Order: sequence, then C-alpha cells, then structure tokens
Amino acid sequence: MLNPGPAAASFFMLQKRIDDQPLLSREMMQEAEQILHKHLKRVGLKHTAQRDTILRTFLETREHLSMDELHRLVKRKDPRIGFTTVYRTLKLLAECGLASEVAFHDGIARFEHQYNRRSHHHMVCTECGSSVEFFSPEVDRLEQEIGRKHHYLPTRHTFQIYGLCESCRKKAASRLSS
Amino acid sequence: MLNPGPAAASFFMLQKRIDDQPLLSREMMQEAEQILHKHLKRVGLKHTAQRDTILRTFLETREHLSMDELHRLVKRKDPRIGFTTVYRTLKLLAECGLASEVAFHDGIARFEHQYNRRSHHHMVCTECGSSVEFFSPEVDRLEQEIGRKHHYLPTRHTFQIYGLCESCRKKAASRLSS
DNA sequence: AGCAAATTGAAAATGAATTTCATTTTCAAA
DNA sequence: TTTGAAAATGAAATTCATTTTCAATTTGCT
Repeated sequence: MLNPGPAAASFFMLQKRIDDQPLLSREMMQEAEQILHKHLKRVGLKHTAQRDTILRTFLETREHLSMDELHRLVKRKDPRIGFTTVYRTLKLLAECGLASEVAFHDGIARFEHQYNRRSHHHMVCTECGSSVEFFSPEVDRLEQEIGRKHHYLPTRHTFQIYGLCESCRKKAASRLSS
Repeated sequence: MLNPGPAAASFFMLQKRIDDQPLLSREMMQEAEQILHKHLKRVGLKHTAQRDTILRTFLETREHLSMDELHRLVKRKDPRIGFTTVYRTLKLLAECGLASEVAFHDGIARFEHQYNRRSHHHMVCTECGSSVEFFSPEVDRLEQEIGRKHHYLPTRHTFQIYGLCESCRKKAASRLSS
C-alpha cells in the first residue's frame, strides 16, 4: 500500500493478535519443558537435545506455523535437525497439549502453541491468508449444549470464519471503480 | 395433491417405493440442473451427458461423499466416466453453489449438496467417524457479529464439534470395566 | 456439415504427510 | 563408568489424495 496515513497505521496496529501476551517468560518456558519431559517419561520416550530445541523454538513464535516453517526456524539454531524430527516432535507436543493443530483450509496443517492460552478462534482472510484471533465464550458453551442434546461427549471443536479483511476489501473496491 | 385415493396414488406415483425415494423431488432435481446449465453458459463451458449424470448421482445421495465415493456411485450409471471428470464436475458444482466441501479433518475432502439446504453444522465422532447434523442459528449470527467487530466481510465459516458418540462411549466404558 | 473450442479420462505429476531403515544416542542397570 | 537394549535421528523412500497433462473425442455455434 502506498503511503498509509496515520489512520491506516493505527488500523494495522489494531490487527492481528488480541490475546497479546508477549513472548513467554523464562519461567513459563521452563514450565512448558517440564510438561514435555513428564510426558516423555510417562510414555517411555527419551529426552533429547533436539526435542528441547524444537520446543523452545516453537514457543518463541507467535504465528501459526507449518511443519516446514518451524523446521526452517529450528535449523537456524541447529542446522543438523531434520524435518522428520520436527514433524515427530510437533506430534508429541500436540499429544501433551503444548501445541494444537489449526486447519485454515488451505491444504497445509499449521500449529500454534496452546500452553497457557485462552480458548480462541480464528477469522481468516480468503484473499491474503492473514488471520485474526477472536474470543467467543458462546462458541464454547454451544459445544457443550449441542453435545448434550445429541448424546455426544464433546472433546473439541473447530470454528473459523472466512471472509475479506478490511485491507483486501478496499483493494477489491478500488479495482472495481478503476 | 388432495388426498388421492389408492388408485390415483398408484397412477401418479408409478413405481416409486418408500425405501428408494429420492431425496430431491423431480422438480428440484430439474431446478438444480438448470442452475448448473446456466452456470456453464455463463462461464462459457459446455453441457455434457457426463456432467448431468454426475450431478444427478450426487443429488440422489444423503451422505458426505468423498471424490472417490461419488466416482464409485457414478460408475454404476456409466462405467466409462472417469475419476477426473467427477473431480472436475464436483468443483463446478461447488462453484455454482450446488455442492460444498466439508472438512472433517480426517485427511480427505468430502462434499455435500447445498441446494435448498438449511444452514447446518456437523458433530463428528472421533472414534467411528459417523457424523450428525445440527442447526444453530446462533453460530450464523456470531459469524456476522464477529465479522463486523473486526472489520471483516464474512463469507462463510466452519464449525464442527468432535467427540464420542453415545455408542462409542458405551463401548469405551465396557472396555474399561472388563 | 464444418470447425474451433471445450471435454474427457488414462496416466503422470504434484506435494504434504508419513514410514523406513541404517546409524547414533539415551539411560538405567550392572 | 561401562554396557547394551530401546529409542531417536534424519535422509530417503513411500504413500496417497489431489491436480495437471495431453491426445483423442465431443460439443455447439455458424
């Protein structure tokens, strides 16, 4: 965009994350490592440097990472760590609740960290792929209510809204008028 | 039709049987075909027997079909129709609103017909894969409300609840107690 | 009928996800 | 500390749904 004025700038600042905790503190990072280590013990797996590196790299991000993106970040810290190990570790993290998969319906699986995070959902722009988080206790309540009604034991749900973000909507409008 | 007697019924309804009654009436089927034909005209594509067969086969189902499942059904009517054509036609149907994709997060894309259908959502059993439809106007309202709040123009959303259906829950319970 | 453009479908390609396997590392018992 | 069974690693191979290619065929307009 050419010369976004002050109004546009503040619009951009309002975007993205709503649950604005900064990077995880050292203590939280260590607590997360404890969770992983306990999980490994519990299921009879071993503690390795690679797994720690991958967990730490993952927790330092705020984005919704694909396997490949995380692997790229991990390689900066240790170029010898392979994609397969990242893949398997991410599955492990999902198992012990530190990560969860978010499907944005674009063909690739993304993961976000789930540790100490409020329940939230995503709104995804179908034009540029950007996403915004939002919170809706009503959706969580509906999960329980509908589950009960149909005799299900609900364990999780997905809720995503797709549409055009403000910026893409404006671009589309200016394309039409020109 | 006003209370036709048994004789009238057998005349009008011909060989129709309760257990193979199509989901859509003949008029609705034809209306759906009109929608497809108009769409083809609009985008400069051609009308073919294969496309009609595939649409009709699709509309006769109630399930959430994968490409492969629909192809299998289509082949019963015309064994020469290939997977590729089913694939491309399903995309066409989605384009003109007759079909829509539902992602149950099991790795394969499923389609359901959308023509003249109430807005609905799915609850999926993570054990046996069965699914139940439910209706929740609240979810549709939330889409609008949250979109407005975050300056999005929402076009669609996905909402699925995952959990254990009653039958799988009972099986799990009896496994535990034995 | 003639013909350009679209369609068809078998086969090949694609690409993300997963598995294989030979080698290396971990960890608990000796 | 040493040892060895079990697990981990990572490059490569595989899987498998999806998508594209292309030569032959069909459609629909004039």
